[in-house]
Amino acid sequence: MSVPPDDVLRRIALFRRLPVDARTRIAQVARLKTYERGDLIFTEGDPGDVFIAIVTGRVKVFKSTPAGKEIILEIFGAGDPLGAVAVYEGMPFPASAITLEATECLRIDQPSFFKLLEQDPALVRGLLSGLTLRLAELTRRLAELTGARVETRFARLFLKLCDQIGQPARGGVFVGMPLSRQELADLTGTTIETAIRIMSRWQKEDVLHTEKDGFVIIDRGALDEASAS
Amino acid sequence: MSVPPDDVLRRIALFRRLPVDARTRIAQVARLKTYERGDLIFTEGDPGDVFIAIVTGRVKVFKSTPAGKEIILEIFGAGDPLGAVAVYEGMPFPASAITLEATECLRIDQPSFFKLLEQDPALVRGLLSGLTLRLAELTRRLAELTGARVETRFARLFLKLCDQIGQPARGGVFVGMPLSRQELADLTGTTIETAIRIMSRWQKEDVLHTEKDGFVIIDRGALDEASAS
DNA sequence: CGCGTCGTATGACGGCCGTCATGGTTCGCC
DNA sequence: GGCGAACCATGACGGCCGTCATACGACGCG
Repeated sequence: MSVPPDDVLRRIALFRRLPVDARTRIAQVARLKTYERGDLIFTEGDPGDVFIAIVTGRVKVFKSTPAGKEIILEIFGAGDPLGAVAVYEGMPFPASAITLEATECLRIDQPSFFKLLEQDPALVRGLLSGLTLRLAELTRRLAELTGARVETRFARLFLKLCDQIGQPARGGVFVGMPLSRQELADLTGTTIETAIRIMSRWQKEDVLHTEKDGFVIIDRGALDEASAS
Repeated sequence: MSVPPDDVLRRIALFRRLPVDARTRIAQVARLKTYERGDLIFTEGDPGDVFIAIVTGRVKVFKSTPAGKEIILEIFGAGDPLGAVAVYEGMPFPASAITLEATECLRIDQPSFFKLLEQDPALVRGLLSGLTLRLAELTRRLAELTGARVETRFARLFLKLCDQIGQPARGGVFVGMPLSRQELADLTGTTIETAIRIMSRWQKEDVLHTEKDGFVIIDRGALDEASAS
């Protein structure tokens, strides 16, 4: 744990637009913490008594289903807030968070966070719109997950990744997000075998190639078609 | 449309704890609107430029899947806020809302709502915790919907209803919420035929009886068992 | 090298459930 | 009563996909 300099705070989307003196107040109560790949940041049911934001790295937020499987709710990256959902009302976290790679997080304990909120209405507005966006996103995922074939869900997942972080390279569009077959399955709410089957077929049909550091989408048209049906 | 008296405002959970003068400020900008059963209150994609709360009646919030089916996100009753998700950032509504019965709603347009928020920090806190709760609920539903058998989802749905609004009567626990087979299907993300099949079987096996004004849960143990597997 | 672990891959089998088709019942309305 | 519109009900069929079993390559480790 260490005290964050101002340029680190400016990397958090929520804090970026605040005036400088507000960020210095934040710096006084925030602490940096580093995690290795695979570290648990918090677990479903933990008391939500801390606000967390990602400075560098990638974090997977997931929830266990009653049947014991796990489903990935979202994958967050640098600048995203993490504990905003629960820090209010001291609610327990509704899901767990685990790092996908070495990650640096900024942490503010609940009392300090509340004080900051009182001092800065812009922070509250930022939180509100963040929650709103996340709610809309979850709503969308809920509608997508139900009643569609697994292949359709896979196509939509990759189309979303393609549009969000894809960049032209290697004879197609490169998505620099390495995900295991298991993680793909958890993102789409299916089993690892089905995930492997679909990815193998797409590999053969030159729709999508798996590489060490991500995926290359070669035939976007095929994905568009699969996402429609 | 008419101006709401104070006792109506007190029926909205968000406003109940506010001081009287805050509610009189609200009364000056709020308007009452009545709907018949089956009226659309807003539609997915509409500009979210209004805050709505339910005074009396019941409202179904649903979203259409890409395949054209619809899935029910939640059923709201008296006291619940409706447009809170979207009124921030003027985002379009992520879902649609339709009345299940004759319903009375309170409406506040966006500029007035923002003014109220500025004047009353307690309102902002209330909104934040409301959003947080809804987010947790959606997260839970997402985990429940994926990878579980339909019968399991049905069991969990009725157990939830039973605990929330059930009351001992008619030889079991009575849930006073009439829902069509189609609506049950939309709540669990399945088709109307499967919904009918499950309900028919439970009717025969004396697990659950459908009545004109709701359901009577007779064998709760059977539901517990079905919800586990 | 031998071994265990992890991720990937492939096949067989079976059941849940989505789809289609048909028909009954209730209710409002002319 | 006649009619149409919802809603509820039931059966047949088929395919997706979850489950189980097996196998293979990569990698770390003693």
